[in-house]
Amino acid sequence: MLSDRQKKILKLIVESYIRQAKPVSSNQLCKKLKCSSATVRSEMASLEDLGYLEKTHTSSGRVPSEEGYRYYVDNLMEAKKMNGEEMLKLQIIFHNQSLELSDCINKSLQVVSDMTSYTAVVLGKASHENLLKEIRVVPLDANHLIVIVVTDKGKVEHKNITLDNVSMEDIKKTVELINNLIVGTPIDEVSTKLEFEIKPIISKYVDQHQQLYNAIYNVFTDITNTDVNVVGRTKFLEQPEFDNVDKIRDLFKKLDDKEILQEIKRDDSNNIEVYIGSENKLDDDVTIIKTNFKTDSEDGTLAIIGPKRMEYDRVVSILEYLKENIER
Amino acid sequence: MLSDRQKKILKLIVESYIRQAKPVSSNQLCKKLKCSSATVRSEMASLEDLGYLEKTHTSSGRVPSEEGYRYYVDNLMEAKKMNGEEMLKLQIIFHNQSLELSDCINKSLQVVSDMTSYTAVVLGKASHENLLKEIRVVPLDANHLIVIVVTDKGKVEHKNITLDNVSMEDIKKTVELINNLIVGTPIDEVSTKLEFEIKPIISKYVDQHQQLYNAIYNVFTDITNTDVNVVGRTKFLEQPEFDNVDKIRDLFKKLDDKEILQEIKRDDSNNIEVYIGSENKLDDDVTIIKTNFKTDSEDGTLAIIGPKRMEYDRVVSILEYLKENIER
DNA sequence: TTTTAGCATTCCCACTTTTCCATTGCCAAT
DNA sequence: ATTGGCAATGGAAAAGTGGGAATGCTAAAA
Repeated sequence: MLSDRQKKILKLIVESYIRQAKPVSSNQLCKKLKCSSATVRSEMASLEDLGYLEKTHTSSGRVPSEEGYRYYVDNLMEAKKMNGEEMLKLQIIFHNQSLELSDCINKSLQVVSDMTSYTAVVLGKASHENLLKEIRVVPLDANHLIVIVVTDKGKVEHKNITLDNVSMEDIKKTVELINNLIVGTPIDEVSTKLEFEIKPIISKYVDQHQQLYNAIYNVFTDITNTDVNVVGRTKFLEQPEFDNVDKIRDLFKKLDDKEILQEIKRDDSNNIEVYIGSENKLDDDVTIIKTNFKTDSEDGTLAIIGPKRMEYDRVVSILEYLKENIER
Repeated sequence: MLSDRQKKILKLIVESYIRQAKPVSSNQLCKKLKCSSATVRSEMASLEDLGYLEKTHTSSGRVPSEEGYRYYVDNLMEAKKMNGEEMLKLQIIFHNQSLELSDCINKSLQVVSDMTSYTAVVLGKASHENLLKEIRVVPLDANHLIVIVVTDKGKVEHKNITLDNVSMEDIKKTVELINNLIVGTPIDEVSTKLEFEIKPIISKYVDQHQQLYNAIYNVFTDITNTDVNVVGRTKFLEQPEFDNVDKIRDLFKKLDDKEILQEIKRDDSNNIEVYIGSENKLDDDVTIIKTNFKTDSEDGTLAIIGPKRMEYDRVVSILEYLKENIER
């Protein structure tokens, strides 16, 4: 159990380090604590013993440890209200009634990434959680059509395809075939199902089956896994802790890897969750703050990724605000 | 006018530097030139006087200057055939008949970026060069529809929108109105035209005009400027000349700026063009190799961006191959 | 018992110095 | 025209230097 003064010191150190990215000395603190630097030093020493602080070398100031950040987030951090200007920017996006939810989300993430200087991520439902509800085809002209794929969760994807001399008749039959046989299949299994259930029989019903089959097959392979969006990767280049190219390369590789990003979803609590450093699987040098959202048309996960030295209070309130707006 | 031996030396230096990224010494060369290092040195000195070579410091080996690269590209470089494996990878993409051209291009660029370790870019026709040909609407259910925008160049874009209690009747009327009044307008001017020609009169024809108008307006603002695709930005992180974060940040900012990228189009020759260092407007430390392509459905520009120390011969042949495949 | 002042100690950081060596330019000989 | 020989150059890495900001400890004060 920490004394009030220890809590105060820990809080000051975390917040100062977040702002300045420099180890915090006893001198800086004693001014704000009406006591001498020696007193602060001995308190800092005990906080270090408890594992909340670290030194970068024997005679350096203190830096929060992972446990220090954790304690700060769990016990010391105060809610920070968003400023009006920022709220306004987001309101404009969400009040635009005619935007699809997913467009709102993407746009607002861009704004959030810019205003925080951190990287923002949306993860949709993984494709195995979306079941095929229906496909539809809209002919454009003799050779072009649009295939529309609708899932049970209300997700809609479309894709242009080009065909060569295929009759409308054949197209209709193919669509019917698919709508009869593979509706209800998880999107990521559609390819397999096409392969084993449609391919063998399609030639009986459809003349230009080869071409049509391939076209449909491509539509689905392209649609699978479209549900990760990472905004503002390059914000990391502005953080002093990512000042070396190897680290950056490493991190960018992970941010491009959809498998790894999926891991952020993890538990499906309804709260804002904070994963500091080694608490997340992405990278020991980053913190991920995330929340799930759920609407009747779509659910998914929002996350902000930044250095461990992240403005926790601010990001948490922004994320709360986003979640709220999305959910209605 | 360079002597044969000078040409040979320049070629060797350029090629060695491209591979090793290290200044080239007279010793390395004399082995391959059946002459002494002293002879090579005096030749190198004259090549430096002519502006084709540079030293990084008084007693360093030589590095090609921009003029050196230019001379190499114009006079010394030999065509380098692509290897079979690489060609195969691209063939698979282009032989997939049912893929839209634009999908083929994007996929092949991804492959090219991976196999070269450079950044690849496609630039489509700027939106002011595409004229609106038609819009179409596909209802999905009571509240959702898809708006399809077709341009005279055959480009098709679609977008989901959400409406609230709007009658099919109203939707039809709106679409009709637009198809009557603003077909033929350059895409990027549609917003303005909507504002001044549709907005004032729409209320006469359509009941739920506010909502519908906004929805359509949003479709067009989103569709404008979708025609730049940059693949493999992070490849620069693997190049030794981009080993410092400031440079990277600078470059990435430019690669995210669609205005700046548009500059790559510049002349509309039908050849492969090479812009070395200061010859391009993007960044003095990169080379851009580009070509335009033209098909009946679409035209645009392909570019590969890498360090000046780029494998010119390889990239040129890859681009040639890509252009060929796209154009049929 | 807690707080504080005083002080030696530590080690980082920025800077300079030193050493090493690959490479050059020049010159005289071939 | 080419070559071998050699001093000169300047960078890169290793080693050394001084200053300063921080620490921990101790003994005295509160």
